[in-house]
Amino acid sequence: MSRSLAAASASRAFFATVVPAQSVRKRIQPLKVSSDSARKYIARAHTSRTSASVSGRNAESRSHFFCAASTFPSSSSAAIPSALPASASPIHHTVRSSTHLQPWIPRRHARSVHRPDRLRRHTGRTVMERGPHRRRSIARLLEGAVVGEQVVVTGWVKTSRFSKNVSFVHVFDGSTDKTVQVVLDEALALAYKAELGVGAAVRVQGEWAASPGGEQSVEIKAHEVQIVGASDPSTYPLQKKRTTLEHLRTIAHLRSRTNLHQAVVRARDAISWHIHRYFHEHGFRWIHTPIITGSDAEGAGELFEVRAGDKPEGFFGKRTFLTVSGQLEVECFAQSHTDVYTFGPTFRAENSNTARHAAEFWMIEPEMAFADLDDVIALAEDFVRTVTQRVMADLPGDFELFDKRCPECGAYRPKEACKECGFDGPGVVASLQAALAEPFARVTFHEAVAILQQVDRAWEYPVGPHESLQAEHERYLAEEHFGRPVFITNYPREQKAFYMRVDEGGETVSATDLLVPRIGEMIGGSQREERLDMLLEQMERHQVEQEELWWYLDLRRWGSTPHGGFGLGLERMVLWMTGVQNIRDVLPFPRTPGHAEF
RNA sequence: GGGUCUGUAGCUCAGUGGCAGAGCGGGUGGCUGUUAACCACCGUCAGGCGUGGGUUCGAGUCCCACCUGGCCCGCCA
Repeated sequence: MSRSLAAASASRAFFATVVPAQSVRKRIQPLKVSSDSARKYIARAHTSRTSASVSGRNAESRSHFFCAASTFPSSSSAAIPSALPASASPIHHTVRSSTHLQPWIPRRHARSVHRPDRLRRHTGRTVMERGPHRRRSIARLLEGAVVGEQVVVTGWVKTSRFSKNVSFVHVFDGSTDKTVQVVLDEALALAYKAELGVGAAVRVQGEWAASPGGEQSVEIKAHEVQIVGASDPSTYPLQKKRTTLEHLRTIAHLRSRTNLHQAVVRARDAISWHIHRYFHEHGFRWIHTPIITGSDAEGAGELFEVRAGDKPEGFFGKRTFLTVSGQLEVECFAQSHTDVYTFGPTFRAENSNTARHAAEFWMIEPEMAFADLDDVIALAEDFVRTVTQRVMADLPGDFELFDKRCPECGAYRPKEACKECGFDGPGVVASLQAALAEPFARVTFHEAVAILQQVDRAWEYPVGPHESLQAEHERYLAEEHFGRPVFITNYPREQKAFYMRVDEGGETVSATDLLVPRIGEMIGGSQREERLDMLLEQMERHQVEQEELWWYLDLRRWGSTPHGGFGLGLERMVLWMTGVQNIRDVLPFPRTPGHAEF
């Protein structure tokens, strides 16, 4: 045990947390109080039908204790004071308001943030029990805990096995794909067996120890167990065994506790974080474009209307909608800050019923001034490549899980061929590595059409210079012909949006779609039309109202530059990287036609 | 929006016009440094087969309508 921990036990301070049962969100921060006061808090919380817990360290036995009123039998309030150790005497009496509880971390110790024990030794401040330093996550324990050290782990029971002499409980906390194995002796197992079912929230204190088991190298020999939140396995909707993703969608509030969703949530977070990191490393500013927009003229799809009150002109004095894209707005900032991007929620009211569409999704839209289509394509490729590699490097355990799933049907397939669908191609990790092994392909729309016309295959939809590429064509190009991501460029003018720059000759526009295997279109981008006269002509052709977009036209009046960017659907990148088939499984609470539960 | 498949126990599913089933999960006991453990026992731990009509002596099964969910396509990111 470190010296700082020993010093803490000498102070004999106690920490009482009073949590009003009616409103868990308005949690009162831990108060550092004397043992007498702690008793009072516990007793008062108990009689007022709230819950409270007291934790601290017994000065003589040096053992942790932790008790909560909510876990006591409601009939025996007498049990509460006796749960505190007799040796607890008032030494320290500090009560702070919740606004002062943010630990002050000196700059020179910033690197120690992930080692709260060390931080406390340097600063002498009791930051360990507060906020993010109140305990170490399982990820941190696996990184830095020393065998023999006393540790605390909090989390939820994934599985438990009991026998006469020794019992095992696996606890997860979401910080890593790993669980930590808690070993219980006979007495602890006997005391808690009934309550340590799947799903229970627990707090375990014990010794970090080497594990003789084959599947893990370390474990916790429990000294104390606290059932923080009980869970009845006979009614708990999640089971120890597999359930289908379709069923889990009906319990989206609980599915983030399952293996796959735990991993997907971490992957989604890592992708988002690395997207921000990538752009900031390259000098892009994050622009918060509006969610509520007054323009319904962008032509990017059906809109959700925003209303408040019953005034005929509405809250804003005009009709307003949820944004379908921040692109037009972020273009303004490209013309002032050069390299910018948006990253936020986006809404489309289309009646799309596919595995790749949602009514609410997150979109990333970089925009560069003084840039042409080649710049956009170079950015898109470097961006996808960098983010993908970094995310895979960050989450090796999670990608091991993704790789075990069949890319075709999602069944787990430890061996080569999938038992469900017979697929025996590479897993998602190998296919991602293959996709990144070479530079992405690049062809013009007309070259792509020529490729498709030369294939001896009966297409369901016609192929031609004036037909649009359908999903079957896009999949063929990315999966079979090129076998890696491919940029299609210079689409026919009439197929693309009004703001895309018209090419020489006037037949095509400087647009590009990035098609990736299994997903299809992941990115859509273009060089924008910077010439006022041509933009006006385009709006005329596409029947876009000029009056609504007067400000967008203004950008072309003063200091217009060649510029461009792309839009990336975050969820499509998550699907691509994780191998999950359905967008409804990578959004925390997916919104699709007919579904806004939770 | 179009097409298609589907709906039986908490979950995953089987069920040939004739008595509603299995595995998993759950419970109980045992055993084991276990690994989605293992062994034994429990159906009074569970459903009347999505809902509503119809055919039939008899419908989970056949027909019709509606609802639900999945998948494919379109729209796109």
